[in-house]
Amino acid sequence: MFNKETEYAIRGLVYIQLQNFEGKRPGIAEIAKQIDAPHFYTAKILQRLVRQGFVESLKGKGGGFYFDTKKPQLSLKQLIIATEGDSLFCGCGFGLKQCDENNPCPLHDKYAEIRNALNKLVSEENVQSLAQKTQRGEEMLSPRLR
Amino acid sequence: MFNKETEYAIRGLVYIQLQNFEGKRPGIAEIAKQIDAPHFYTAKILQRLVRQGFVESLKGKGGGFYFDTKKPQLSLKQLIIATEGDSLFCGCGFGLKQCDENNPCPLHDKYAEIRNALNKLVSEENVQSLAQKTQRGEEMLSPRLR
DNA sequence: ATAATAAAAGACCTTTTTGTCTTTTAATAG
DNA sequence: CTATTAAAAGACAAAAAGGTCTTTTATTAT
Ligand code: FES
Ligand code: FES
Repeated sequence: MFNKETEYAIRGLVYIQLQNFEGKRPGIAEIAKQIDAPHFYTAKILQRLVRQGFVESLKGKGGGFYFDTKKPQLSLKQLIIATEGDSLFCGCGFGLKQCDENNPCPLHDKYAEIRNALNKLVSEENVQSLAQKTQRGEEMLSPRLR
Repeated sequence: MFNKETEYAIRGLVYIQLQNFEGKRPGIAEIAKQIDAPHFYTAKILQRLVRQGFVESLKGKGGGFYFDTKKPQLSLKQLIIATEGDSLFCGCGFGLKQCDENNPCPLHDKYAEIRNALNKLVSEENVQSLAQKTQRGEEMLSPRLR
């Protein structure tokens, strides 16, 4: 569904939030290992997210990644749009250049419903809400064991 | 949502079915033009579909592509799985290697619902049903005009 | 048989995605 | 101030997706 970059970004940020809850600022090596993502690729992705202001970082001893609690929560939708664009939320499932309900493709009626549900999901969920679910122990973060 | 190959495959097959309804067997050049897809790439994709037995072809004068009406209808799901695999229908939205409802990721509950809806859509719809919708004039096939 | 037609096969290329690694910059501890 | 730590930056590369083109094979009409 989502591309690798998006997946690593979501998992990485959720892990950062989880550690922040404990008062810690994880570094790249730790994050990459815990979310089972390529070390340097994760670094590159996180750097982009820092530049975009989605998460903060600190260099040097004791440094690492953390969320600015003064900033509003980061919805999955914002994150996904930043990493892979909004075609998932606006694009035509049949591949027409524009989805236009007044000129629908033969998939439109049923597809638009699913697209809207996806839209709702990623609009409602955010990095913090996912981290909380994981923290409560109901949900799993790491794919390492599967 | 779907990759280009899948999109071209769906649009191409729907166009073929549409022409078959009129007793015609379209050729690659015509198909590619009508569905606004790259000529030679379309050829390659259709050739693969013929080899897989999803559609038939005839070489030489008067040749072209057509469906064997004795074969069962081709669901979108079969087609999608053939072109890009089944990760859309089984994969974890969070990127875990395995989606396991007994060990769910923090997205699982809501995501699995959407995935099931998508599954239902592509299981119910097939090339013939999409062609019929287009034929009834309610839905649009070509993206050329958008 | 021959010419014309149209798909099949497969080589080749470009772009995007994914991933790796080295060097530079910034922060902190001592 | 110096050494250490850790992120930032950016070059580089592998793999996958997307796309192009030429040659071969099969069919049909004449
Ligand atoms: S026109 Fe195709 S999904 Fe809306
Ligand atoms: S475990 Fe992630 S979607 Fe099921």
